[in-house]
Amino acid sequence: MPVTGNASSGTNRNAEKYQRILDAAVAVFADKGFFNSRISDIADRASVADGTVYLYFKNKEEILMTAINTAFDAFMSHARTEVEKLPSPAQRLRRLAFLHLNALGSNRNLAVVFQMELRQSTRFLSEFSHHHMVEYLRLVRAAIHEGQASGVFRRDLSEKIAANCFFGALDEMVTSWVLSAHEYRLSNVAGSVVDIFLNGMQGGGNHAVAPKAIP
Amino acid sequence: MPVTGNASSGTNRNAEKYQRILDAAVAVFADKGFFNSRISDIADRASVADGTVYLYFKNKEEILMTAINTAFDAFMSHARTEVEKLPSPAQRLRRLAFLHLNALGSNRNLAVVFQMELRQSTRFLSEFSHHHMVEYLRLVRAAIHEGQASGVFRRDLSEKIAANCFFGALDEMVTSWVLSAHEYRLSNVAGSVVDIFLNGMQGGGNHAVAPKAIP
DNA sequence: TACAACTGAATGAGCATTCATTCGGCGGCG
DNA sequence: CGCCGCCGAATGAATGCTCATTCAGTTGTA
Repeated sequence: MPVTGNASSGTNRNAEKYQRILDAAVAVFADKGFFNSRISDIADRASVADGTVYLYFKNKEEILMTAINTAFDAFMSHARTEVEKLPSPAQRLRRLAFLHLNALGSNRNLAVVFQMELRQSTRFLSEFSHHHMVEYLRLVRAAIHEGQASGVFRRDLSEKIAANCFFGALDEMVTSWVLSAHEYRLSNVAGSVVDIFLNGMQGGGNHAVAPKAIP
Repeated sequence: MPVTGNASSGTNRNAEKYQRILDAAVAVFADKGFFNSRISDIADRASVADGTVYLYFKNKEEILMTAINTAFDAFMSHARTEVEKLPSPAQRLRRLAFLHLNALGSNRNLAVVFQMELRQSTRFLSEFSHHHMVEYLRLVRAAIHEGQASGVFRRDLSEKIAANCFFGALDEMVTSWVLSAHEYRLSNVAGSVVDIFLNGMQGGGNHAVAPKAIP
């Protein structure tokens, strides 16, 4: 019900134009930040008149919300499908990490909006957090829980804390990538992140190159 | 010297008032977000006239910057001193994690500003990132590097990625704490985070609460 | 002609910043 | 010692600008 996107009014206008405005908005927000973006910037970029924007969206904030929600929903339903296919908790986490980094790594503008704009106010973030982040974390936590239940993951660590670490590590990889001038494929680091999460920097001995502690 | 804080002009006015304005600003920013905060909100909260704010700070942005830089500088110099005292990389990371969570966990308003407002625009963040985050990460990376050199940490993982994971995990703990209604001592989770970072969820056989690196 | 989609100039609210004015304390002078 | 006049901090109303949003009018199509 909230934020489906299309403005209240009657007839369902041009879907292509709708998308064009949304994409333009994401690009502009990514470039200048939500509060420094003018509606006219978005309209210009979408090659549309200022007023037209209001035929498709109730207001500026709704544009941001729609962009975020749409992208997130797409990600979540994809992630859920993919994760279900996999049998082991470790594999599931590995896939989630890849999907997470791949989704954002494929669209820098969107990544900027997620990493920066989404967090510009406690209100936005806690709202988002409430509706969406929680869903994502549920997926992570489920995998962790399962792993703990079946004994492949340690049980002496809080599932919640572990899930936050997992998410936080990935999230930071995205931020770092967004801020980095250097071009690299974000999803390539997924493996390392999961590796650290599962095996730790001290390596626990079950690793090829991992050196044993000093005798 | 960027952002020392005190407005350009001559005499160094009332230090107590300066601090009062800064604290008020942090509180207001935390509450409403930078862009939604009016100077008059800050002035009101500091029990000062609107114009007075401009006797101490050049503009709104400078207030934010000063607050952030001051807090960060204090943290960094403290962290450096503390870390130097410790001999092992693992201990150093442990201490850093504690200091990080303790610093923000002791001042919710400041934490909100760091977790939210600081990231509201690529510009702010990349500026900050350049001057400060890098310094902090250098400390983390130094410890990791050292650990890898001495063989207690795996060498098959990128120092940079590992440092980002470490930071990201802590950062997410802070965000989660900020958004959480529940009251808990943030610094209490430092141990678990470091534990996961060092030993991983699969544990590598070392399940003690405080794992010793060297037998 | 009728109707929907679109346009973009006009409106007006919100707010950072300025600055003419007030006020309190201090040093010099009678 | 007490009074005067100055200085600069503090004030807060006024200014001016920046947009988000609206809406009267235009365009195009059935």
